[in-house]
Amino acid sequence: MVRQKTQIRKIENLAARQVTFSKRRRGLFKKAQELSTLCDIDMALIVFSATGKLFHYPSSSMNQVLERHRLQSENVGELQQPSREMQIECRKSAMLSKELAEKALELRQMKGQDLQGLDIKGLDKLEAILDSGLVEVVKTKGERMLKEISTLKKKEAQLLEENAHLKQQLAMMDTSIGQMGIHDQCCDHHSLELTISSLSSRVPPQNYHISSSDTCLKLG
Amino acid sequence: MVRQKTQIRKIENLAARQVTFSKRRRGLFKKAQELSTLCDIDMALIVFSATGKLFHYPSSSMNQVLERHRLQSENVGELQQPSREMQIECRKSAMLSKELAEKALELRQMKGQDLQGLDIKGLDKLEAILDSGLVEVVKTKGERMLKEISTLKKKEAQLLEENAHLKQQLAMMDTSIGQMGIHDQCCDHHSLELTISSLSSRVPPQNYHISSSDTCLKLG
DNA sequence: GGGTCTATGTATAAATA
DNA sequence: TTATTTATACATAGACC
Repeated sequence: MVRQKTQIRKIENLAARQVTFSKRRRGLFKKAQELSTLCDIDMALIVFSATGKLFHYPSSSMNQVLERHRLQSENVGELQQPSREMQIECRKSAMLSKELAEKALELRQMKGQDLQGLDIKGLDKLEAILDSGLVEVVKTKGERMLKEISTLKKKEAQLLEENAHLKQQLAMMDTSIGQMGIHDQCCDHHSLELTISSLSSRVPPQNYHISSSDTCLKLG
Repeated sequence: MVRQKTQIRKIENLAARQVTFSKRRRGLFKKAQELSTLCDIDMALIVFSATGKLFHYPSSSMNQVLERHRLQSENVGELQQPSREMQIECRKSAMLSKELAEKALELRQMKGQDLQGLDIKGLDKLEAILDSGLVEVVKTKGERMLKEISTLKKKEAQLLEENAHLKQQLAMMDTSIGQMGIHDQCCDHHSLELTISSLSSRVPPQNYHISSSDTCLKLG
């Protein structure tokens, strides 16, 4: 029953803390209200309970007061409410920038630039990495080229076969036309392409695969 | 002198109002502080004086509390735009992420990984870059090593000279002691170090530079 | 504006419901 | 949680510096 002099430090007892919060919060809001009325001033009071509940007292509109505070802070130079997301985003950006800078330096060093920052040990390590990278790249390139060569050879064989086939067809055509007594200039087949194109409409089953011959033979 | 029960209405007397504002403001901030401490809660108190002066009490960071209030308001229904800065920051992050991913891939490829995405031309280009990088690194390493070797040789010469000097001093000491008729066991100098350390207290001027011999000969 | 003093009004800790 | 009670700590009006 005897009231003690209140120590201003966190009340450890949860129940007591909640009771005190409830009482003092009311008191505080009352005081705020009184100050606002008595002295005719704008103010904002925002309180969060431990359970996350929000209490606020706005003398005028809360937003107006907050906006006014924001502007004032800006003028004073303090950065304005950067918002948690903003801070997170900024930190993220900073981290990414740092990583990017590191990777960029690593890349430049692998390309033989900016080596002044490395000691002999570092250079040796870099050399080893480049060596193994180079080995891997050369190996992969070799495999890729072998594969390409084999593919191209297959295509060549296929085309040769196709070609032979077409020539055979041509010869047969020639014979038939000869038997029909027609000796036209267009059938002198001084040009293979011309002959093929003029035949294509008449012998569709045989012109398959011709379009696949556009594969180009590029070798670095 | 007799205190009246305070009427909660605007104090018309300017001076009295200002005095009351000053006093009650302090009281309010004190109460806010106490509540915050006692109940371990976040709060914000913002007060503008009639002259436009800003006072605020943030239990944690003011910005944090305001942000929390903003979020809470948002949840209630007022959604606010994500702010231009936020959008800019997000775009920045996205760009950085993209760049980082590109650089990381380039790096992995230079290390001989993730090569499946490259065609023969790309592999060839990569090989050229690795080649020139390697050349540069090896060159730089060679230069660095030559320099190191020359430095070390210089140091070696210096140390040899120093050594010779010390041996000479020793011999002289030996002679002097011999002439003084002292033939102590400690003067058999079966250990150079022992002899030097036992002499150092007697002949301080000659022990300079001994500590410089801790230079180690590390080569990558 | 700020500090001090004093009398007195007010807030609130603790107990209780 | 909130309300009431009571004793007491605290805040502050008014006066003065």
